[in-house]
Amino acid sequence: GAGLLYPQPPGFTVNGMLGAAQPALHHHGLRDAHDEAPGPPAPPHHGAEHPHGPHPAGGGGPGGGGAAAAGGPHHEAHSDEDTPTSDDLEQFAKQFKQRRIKLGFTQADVGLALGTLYGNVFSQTTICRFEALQLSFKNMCKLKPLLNKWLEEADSSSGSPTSIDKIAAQGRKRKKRTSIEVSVKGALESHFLKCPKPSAQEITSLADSLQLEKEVVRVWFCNRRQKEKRMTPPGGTLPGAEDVYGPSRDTPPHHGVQTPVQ
DNA sequence: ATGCATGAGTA
DNA sequence: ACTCATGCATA
Repeated sequence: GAGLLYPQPPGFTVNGMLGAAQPALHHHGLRDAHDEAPGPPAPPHHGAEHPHGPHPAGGGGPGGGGAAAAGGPHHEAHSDEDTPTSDDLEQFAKQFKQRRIKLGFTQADVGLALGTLYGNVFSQTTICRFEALQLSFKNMCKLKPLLNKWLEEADSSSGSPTSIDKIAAQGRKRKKRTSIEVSVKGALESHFLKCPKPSAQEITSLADSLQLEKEVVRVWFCNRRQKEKRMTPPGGTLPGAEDVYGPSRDTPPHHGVQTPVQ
């Protein structure tokens, strides 16, 4: 193979803080905008501890954490210090997206801005998933304060210079995305329902019958499991079909189902 | 917006 | 090898 580095974006366009196009939207203080009530009627928080050790942030989840509800008559939807509830996350994500669009920023812009604010760059994908609550509870909690900070910045900052910083490309070539046929996907899903965690040999066997690479099948299962752990599961959790993972695993951190899409 | 993929951390 | 956070490439 020719030393082919992987495709670098021909030119990432940074449409954002270019011309200071601020609609001058000043909402100093806090707003009382609660114009809508989401479909999910208070998801049941069930405490769940992971068997493989104490988790500092997301381990407890809203159920175990639920620290917010165990206090007084205080409202806790504005603090980024303690662990937010899944409802807080949902509302924040909604408001975040609303404001972001209002200010005229794209998801990619935000990801880039986070890099200038904290040194951690995020992609459009991650911002998108955050807004759609397609990340794990723990991940959402980690990103919330960052995005919250960005909101403040976007609000106060009128013409602050933004320096884009790009990480150097690695010398590793990325594998081309495999396109799995629809019928094959159905077969994989079918197997997933029976055995979400197949053994190496099972994967090999399955890969052989589906005429796919073993690695592709292995990764497919990994990604499938991750999907189930998101705040917004693909199809909805069926009663009794939760602790299919692990031999003596407690109830996984399922934080209730969400509204499908905006 | 989403699917397949990579890599760090962990058991 | 798995989980978990994250993203390139693509639909």
